[in-house]
Amino acid sequence: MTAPRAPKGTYDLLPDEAAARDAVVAVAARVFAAFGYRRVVTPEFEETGLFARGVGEATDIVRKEMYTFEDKGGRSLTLRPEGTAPICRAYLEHGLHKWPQPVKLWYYCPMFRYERPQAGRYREHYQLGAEAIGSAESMVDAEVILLLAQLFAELGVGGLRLAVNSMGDPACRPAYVARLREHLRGREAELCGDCRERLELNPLRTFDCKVESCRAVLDDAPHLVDHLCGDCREHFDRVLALLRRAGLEPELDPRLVRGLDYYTRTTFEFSSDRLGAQSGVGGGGRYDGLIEQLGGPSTPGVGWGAGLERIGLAMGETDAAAAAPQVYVVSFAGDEREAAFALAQRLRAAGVRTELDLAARSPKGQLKQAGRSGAAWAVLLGLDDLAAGAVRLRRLDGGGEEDVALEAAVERLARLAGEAS
RNA sequence: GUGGAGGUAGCUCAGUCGGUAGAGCUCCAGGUUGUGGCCCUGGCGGUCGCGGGUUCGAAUCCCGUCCUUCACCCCA
Repeated sequence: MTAPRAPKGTYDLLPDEAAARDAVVAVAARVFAAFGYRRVVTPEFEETGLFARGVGEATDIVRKEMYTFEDKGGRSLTLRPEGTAPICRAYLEHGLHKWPQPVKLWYYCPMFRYERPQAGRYREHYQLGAEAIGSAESMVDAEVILLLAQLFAELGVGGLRLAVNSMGDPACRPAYVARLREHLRGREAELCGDCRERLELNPLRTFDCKVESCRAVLDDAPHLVDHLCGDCREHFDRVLALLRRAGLEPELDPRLVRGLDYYTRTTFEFSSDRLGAQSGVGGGGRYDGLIEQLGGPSTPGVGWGAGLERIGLAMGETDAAAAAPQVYVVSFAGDEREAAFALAQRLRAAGVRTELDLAARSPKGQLKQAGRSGAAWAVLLGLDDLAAGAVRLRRLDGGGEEDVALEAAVERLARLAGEAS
């Protein structure tokens, strides 16, 4: 079997599926606009160092999931594995700190991660995302979360729950991490091998572990939310209050430690019970240290990403009906085919959705296609009983015919099609 | 990287105890010396994922391999 296939973890969207995708993105564009977010487009690949520095050397993404390659000039480049670092890079590169803050942006683009595919997980997947950069106000955290909630509501994404947590900031996290590490060291014998590594690299990640014995240790572990500094505590409480006031019911989840190193303070994740094991449909958080980490001035930011494939799964399949042609041009005589072709072009130029046979079908075959295409009208050329220079318009949905001069057909059909729509 | 399940026509699948491959849908044509969706008939379409082994004979049994899929890790 040498026939080429789509690479592992990638997929094609055939027209019906692409139309469904377009419909989702169109809803998103409208919701983003309502919240004052404007779309940005960044490159599909970046310098590898952007992700290594921005996302964190210790993360799975950087350690084992990046599509990294060297170009012919010897540069190390990486296909974008996540959306936030590139946008922060663009914010810095173009001096967006001079715009009114916060700068509110959204994106829709593919992400690339080398992982084993499974339900709702791909090596190339599409994300919709929002970033609000330049304000540390708790209201911004609440706004981006409410934006995502409204998007899900308008799309009909169901079975949702919202988990939130706070990761603290440089004032309180180091002390907490030390405390956690101490707790884990005390019971290291009960931890799995992975967690013993995490203990050294990043103890917070042990909260992700599902191994029974580790969970027992972590159930007794101190939680970061209980050890936040005053500023972080106040920020978190305000975010929660704003969300509740807006009608959301955020569930505190001390275990919600997302796998990207740049998060500070608020983290959140929407999950849906309509998905498989990969139940997260959208999530994000605040990243007040990221831009500084990239070499810029200290600049706060908050945002999220949401997977289009998972949104599709959680919405249920919605079949987007193709826009049927309004007119189908049929030629009954072989020497009328060019006239039919010309007529179709004139109809299209007049804004009428028009199809005609491009496969040399018999007249019967053409009518069959016309019927199946969903067109409301067929234009018949080349019938023996037609007057010279005339064509016949036939209603396909109820019957009924009228003959008109070829020259008048475009105007007549444009009018009929306009009435029908 | 690890584990489970599965690869037969473009799609969805059947194929008995090993005997040399079928159905439905789609597509095309005819039924209707030129008027459609339904219906009827016919046609197109398969190295049974690939390689090796057992056998007189393999889609079927064995081994390997690739791919798909679900799950772990982690994320969208």
